Amino acid sequence: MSDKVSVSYVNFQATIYEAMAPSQSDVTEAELAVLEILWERGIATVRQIAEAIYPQITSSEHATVQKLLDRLKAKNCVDRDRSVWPHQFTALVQREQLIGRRLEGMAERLCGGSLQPLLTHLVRNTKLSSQERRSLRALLDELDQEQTPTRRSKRA
Amino acid sequence: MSDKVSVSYVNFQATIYEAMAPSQSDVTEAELAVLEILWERGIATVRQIAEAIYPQITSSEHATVQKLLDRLKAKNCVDRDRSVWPHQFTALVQREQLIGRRLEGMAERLCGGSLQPLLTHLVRNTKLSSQERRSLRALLDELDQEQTPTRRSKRA
DNA sequence: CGAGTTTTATGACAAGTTGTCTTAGTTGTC
DNA sequence: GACAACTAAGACAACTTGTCATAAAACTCG
Repeated sequence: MSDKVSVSYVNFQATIYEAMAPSQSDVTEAELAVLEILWERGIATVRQIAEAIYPQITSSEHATVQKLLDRLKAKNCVDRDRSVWPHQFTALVQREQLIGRRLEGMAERLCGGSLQPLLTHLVRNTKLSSQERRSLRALLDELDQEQTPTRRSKRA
Repeated sequence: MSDKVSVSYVNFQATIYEAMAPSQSDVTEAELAVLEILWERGIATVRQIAEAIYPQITSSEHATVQKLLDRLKAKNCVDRDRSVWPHQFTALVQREQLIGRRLEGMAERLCGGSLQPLLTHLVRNTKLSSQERRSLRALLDELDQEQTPTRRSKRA
């Protein structure tokens, strides 16, 4: 039984675009679910997190959460307090930061690195109520203040 | 040689979060590279795209682009004109739409579906020049006009 | 027409990712 | 010291993704 051919595959994956960053450093779905719990509770044990996620925890699910926390740790997204028992976990990355990272990643791939287009898109396509537009303008005013600290005689 | 155990794995993948949409409907990196070319040129053949992407095209690379186009077609992101030969491809999805989709996906997972937080984040954390703030305000004014068409006696 | 080239169609594959699970070792409690 | 809970580490199925091989189809041109 002679086999057909012996293919030798070389040069796999990713020559079509630049060498791309250290692979996948972003938080996955399941990991995010874990992070959500930590954001909610501030601090929690493996068990507490598992209980919050699964209807009922078997040892498997417990281990799953453990593994997810391991990976989050490796990504520097959580901290683990080994001085207590069972270990306590806290989030090292906040939702805001995650949002920021993803927006930047998106800008990187889709807008040549500039966040401006995303902003414009959102203002254009999010149906803003006049209320929301107002508060946005307020925010812009705030920024004006900050960047132009004292506009000479700063009178109220 | 008796093997250790015969594990029977059940219930794989994704019980930690809701059943998630039809898998991965988003455009991948290499696919994006192809789309970029189509955005640039408007219309192109497989060969033209391959030439634009790779320094020199072997039959493999040609086939790769072909495959990417197939997948893009399956995702309804490109159209293929079979009436000419070789077939011509055009983008069915524009960069803007892709941006929109991703922003929505992001809002879905990170902000309970609301785009508002993304917008706020961008306004807060993107260092906007006063120039940019100005044009943003202008954009908001525009939206005001649109949504409040005639404000009763519209006097200049 | 028919040889030769280009194009299309399709299937396969290596690597990597991701959520899950098993197993064994460790630590704590009663 | 036994029993339970916890930790550590590895393995695995299913899937994704960029790449490649191959054969069939379409076209070109002498």
